[in-house]
Amino acid sequence: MSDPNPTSRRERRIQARRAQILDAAASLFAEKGFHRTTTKDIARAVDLSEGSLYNYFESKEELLLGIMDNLIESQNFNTRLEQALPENAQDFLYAILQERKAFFDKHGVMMQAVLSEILVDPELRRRYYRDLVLPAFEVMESHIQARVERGQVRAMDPAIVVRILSGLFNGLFMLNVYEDPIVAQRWQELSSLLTSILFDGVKNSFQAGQNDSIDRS
Amino acid sequence: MSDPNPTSRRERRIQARRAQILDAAASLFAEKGFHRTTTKDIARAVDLSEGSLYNYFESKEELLLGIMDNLIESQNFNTRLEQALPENAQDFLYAILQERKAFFDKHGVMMQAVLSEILVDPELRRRYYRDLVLPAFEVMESHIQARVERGQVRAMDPAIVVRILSGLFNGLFMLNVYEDPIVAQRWQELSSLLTSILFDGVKNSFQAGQNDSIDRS
Amino acid sequence: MSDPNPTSRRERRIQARRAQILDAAASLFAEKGFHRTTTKDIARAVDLSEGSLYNYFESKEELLLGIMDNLIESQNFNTRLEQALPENAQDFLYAILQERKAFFDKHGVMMQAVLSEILVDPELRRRYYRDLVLPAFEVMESHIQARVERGQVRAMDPAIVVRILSGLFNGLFMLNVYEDPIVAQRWQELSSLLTSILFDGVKNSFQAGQNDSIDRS
Amino acid sequence: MSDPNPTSRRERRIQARRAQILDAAASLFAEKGFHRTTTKDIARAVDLSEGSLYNYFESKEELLLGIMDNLIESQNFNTRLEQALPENAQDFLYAILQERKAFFDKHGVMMQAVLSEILVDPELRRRYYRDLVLPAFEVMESHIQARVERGQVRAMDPAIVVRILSGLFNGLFMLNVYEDPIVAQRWQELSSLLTSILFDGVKNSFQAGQNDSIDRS
DNA sequence: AATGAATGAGGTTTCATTCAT
DNA sequence: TATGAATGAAACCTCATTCAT
Repeated sequence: MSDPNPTSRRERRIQARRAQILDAAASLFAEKGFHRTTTKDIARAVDLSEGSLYNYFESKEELLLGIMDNLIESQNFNTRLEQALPENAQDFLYAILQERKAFFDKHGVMMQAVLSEILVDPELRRRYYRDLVLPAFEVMESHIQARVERGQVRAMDPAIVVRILSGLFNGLFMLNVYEDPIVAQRWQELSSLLTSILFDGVKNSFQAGQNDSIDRS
Repeated sequence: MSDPNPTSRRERRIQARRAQILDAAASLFAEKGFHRTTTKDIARAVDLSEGSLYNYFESKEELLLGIMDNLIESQNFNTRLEQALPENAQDFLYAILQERKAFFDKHGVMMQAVLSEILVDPELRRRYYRDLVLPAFEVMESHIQARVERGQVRAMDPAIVVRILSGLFNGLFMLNVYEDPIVAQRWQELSSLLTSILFDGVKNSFQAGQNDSIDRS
Repeated sequence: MSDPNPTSRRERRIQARRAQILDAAASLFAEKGFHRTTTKDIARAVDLSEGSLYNYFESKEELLLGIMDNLIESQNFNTRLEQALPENAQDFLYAILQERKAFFDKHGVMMQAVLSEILVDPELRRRYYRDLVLPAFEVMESHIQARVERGQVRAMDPAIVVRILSGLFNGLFMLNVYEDPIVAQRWQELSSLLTSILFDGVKNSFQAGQNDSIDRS
Repeated sequence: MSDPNPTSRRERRIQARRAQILDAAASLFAEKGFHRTTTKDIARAVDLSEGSLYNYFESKEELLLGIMDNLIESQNFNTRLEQALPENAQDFLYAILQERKAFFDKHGVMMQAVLSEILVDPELRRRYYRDLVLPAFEVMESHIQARVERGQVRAMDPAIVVRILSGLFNGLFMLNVYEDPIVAQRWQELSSLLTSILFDGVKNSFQAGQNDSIDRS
């Protein structure tokens, strides 16, 4: 009775510990950076001995990879969620922006921890790009392509649009990290204006005489 | 006699060495990260002994600060240059995008080195935000404000527009770091499309029935 | 009823496990050395958990002692066997050499494991010398003494002869460990020549004029 | 004046330190074994900080290799010396045995340190066999071959004789390590008897009736 | 200014052993 | 008896920094 399925229970306990360790590590990495965080710090944070950490992870490096895997999974999860967003393109973008902000708030710590190393570790970067960035691009591209085909937005190269949007999200995340007050406190306004700009442009419709632009077509 | 202004000559030689060390350090930091780069690495790269480095910098940390100062200066320099860009708003944006790409290519190494630490060092981050990000925002804001006032673009909160643009630039830099082929090879197309989107929007002008959007104004 | 002699059966099972563990440990120690072999390695080799090992041995060190005890016992066993060897002295030596090679092949792994530590652990070394080397010397000495008395070999200090023979056996074991091809593949030739040299010497009987040797008698 | 050849003086100081460290390491390795000797032990023995050791050696492992190299060099040196030994074969052997004992007394510590690991480290073993054992065999073989050709000893396969002699030396070293009193205190007697046995055999010349030996020729 | 050996604090990792289950 | 997670001591090694030359 006290032991209905011991293996799976044990397995579950182990997975829980792993998750707990990864969370603690991500927080510390985000706070102080991967290199300034010692295995002792992590051990203390999860109330384990340093040696015991190595029953769960083979190396400190693997903690970072584990965090990255979590990030990839969270991202995939969110991608699936997005299927349920509004059909109307403008509403969709607005919703995505809300979702992004929520994602930052929930997983920003992991992103900080990982991005910091991504910037200076070519191997890790390739992996991140291949396993997280590119897959997201593909989903986004076909989504945009579909909207183009349905005439919801004008004809544009989806590959490029995706880079623009992804760039936006990434960059806004950085501002979020800086704790820029506008990004932190006026996200909804920002979302509205951004949505409006992307759909309608910034052109002042009441003014003529913008025709002196150099033709780059 | 052979030495009309010894102090200044000596001073100049020292400054040149400092610059050389900072460049080497930035490259190494970008390649392997601040923490994985040893003072020995840096010494070797500039053909100095480890000990001699400390005649030019008080600590390794100070190298990072020095790189950041260089970055701030480069950015101020570029900001001044931008005064000379086209009056036409659309052309201006396009030109800025070209300039950004050039900036990445020239100073990307320093940005990588610094951003990586920015992400995980609150003190450094505050400093970066205060000395580089915010000043740039202010210049941009007044610029945008001016364009709004002249009716070149429609009325928008310049503070928010600035975040959007800055986000874009930052995010595109990240994609540049990932060596995303589209960002790397089709920057001009990207610039054109982005300019066009920001000015005219993505709305498909030939289609009606996009009016079912939720009103968020 | 189904258990006529429970203690002894259990006892036997335990002894079997102990033996199995010692064998596995000896193999691993010989392969990688005592210190490079972990208790986990041993546990895996005998399909037990690390903790369970300690139901059979109090410490890793004790495994080494156990192996040494096995070695001592094997050696005693072989010493007893040797009683049955040919009476003819030359044949006896030849037979001993064959037996030695067989011993190396069977127990070489244990010898390697133990000798490696013997060389650098004074305590262990004393024990090995006292419990294995010296007893063997004593048996050999009286054996040689007997042959001398029976006039089968010329008068020599048996104590010294024993060192010479023992040295030979030990040293040939080392060459065996090195996998020297001659020792590995031409043992019988080696035995024959060695027997012949020890009995008849290397002196070239057909040549005179070797009498200029310094007299050391 | 105080600096006639700085580089070479520095170089010499470094080499002296390296040698000093190797000596200390060899002693400790022989006393307690490679693995039980810590880098801290070695540092203490040479009055250096642990970190400074690594200015002279890249790893602890390299210390062992360094000791082995010293051993190889000493052996080569001794091999060259042996050219000067007596022409008379019996005297030659006797002299070699004296030299061997001196070698044990001088380099025994290094041999213990190295042999212990040799026994349980296949890679190291191969290297030792290739760089020290085999070269010595070759010199010995041609030496013996020459004596055979000059008729100083009877016709024998030099390769096998070399194994026998080398085995003897190796094995006597082991007994030396055991501090066997006979080997330690009566080496000259042992040398004499051994020389006599090898040249004249142990056969009791005054006795007939040893012809019942099995023929193995 | 330049050197580079010396330092020592501290980092990651290993591993024999224990003990609650 | 069997298990294997937990431990903690200690090992090897790195590296920013100092300082005598």
